[in-house]
Amino acid sequence: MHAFDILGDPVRRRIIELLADGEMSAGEVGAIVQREFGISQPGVSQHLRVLRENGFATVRPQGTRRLYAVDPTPLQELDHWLERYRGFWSQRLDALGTEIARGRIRRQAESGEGRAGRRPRRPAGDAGD
Amino acid sequence: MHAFDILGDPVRRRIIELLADGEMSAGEVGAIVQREFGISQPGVSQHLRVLRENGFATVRPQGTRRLYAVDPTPLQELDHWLERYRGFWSQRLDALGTEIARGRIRRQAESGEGRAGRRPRRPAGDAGD
DNA sequence: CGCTTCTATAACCCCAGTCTGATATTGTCG
DNA sequence: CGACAATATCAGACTGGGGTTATAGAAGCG
Repeated sequence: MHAFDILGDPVRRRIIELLADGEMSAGEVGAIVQREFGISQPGVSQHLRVLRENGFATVRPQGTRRLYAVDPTPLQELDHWLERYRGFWSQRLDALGTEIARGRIRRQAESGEGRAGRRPRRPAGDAGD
Repeated sequence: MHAFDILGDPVRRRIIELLADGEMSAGEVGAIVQREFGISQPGVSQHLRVLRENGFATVRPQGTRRLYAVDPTPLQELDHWLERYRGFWSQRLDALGTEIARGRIRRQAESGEGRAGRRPRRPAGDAGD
């Protein structure tokens, strides 16, 4: 399963969000998620398993509990994939800002490329994924 | 379908990557994707439809062709979702760098308190999604 | 006008992924 | 030890997303 697939599920996204605030036991996560999504305990447990097995979460046993925490590694990969597209909206925003500021706020060294859209096409054959 | 679901499919990710280099006709995209993934023309067309209908791509007819281009809006949303987690890896890298610089990578207690990603837990109930 | 090219839609099939109830596993406590 | 609590796993049912073939629709061309 690809990292984007993992985050495709709303329950898993919610779990990640919960863990973002700090460690939580499976039970605590379960209580919230079961209430919010109306799914069973095994359902939650399975989602936790997916997150575990795909590196989105780490577990630490504490007595009979399992404390889950976010592992940011795969999130970082997604962030890296998105990096390529960041120029698209920042360009647009820059352009907008320039319009508004009327010639002030000169973005230095804007890597002189053309505006959003329309860019030189690269010779095909660079997978990158 | 959630934005993350859209990117969960490798064909769609590839299409987005292709369009990142500039406008391309459905046929051009199709030729590459069909070769790389071994799927049919309608298969590609359906993926283009999904991208279209979910705001990842825009179309512009030109004669009998349809020129597709990236629309970064939903990508920006994903980027925004990830923002919340950006602190995680920058923290870790900072910490790691510091440890190394001091020349003493101290193994943190596995079961103890004070792990890297630790943050104060917020009172539950902020969906944000 | 017919013929060809380019692209999209329709109708259908199939399987990966997610749900559920039942049960196993592991740890704590009296 | 036995009961209880917390969590995971199993086995099966169900669903929808993605694939395919066949076909439709629109634009260019001789």
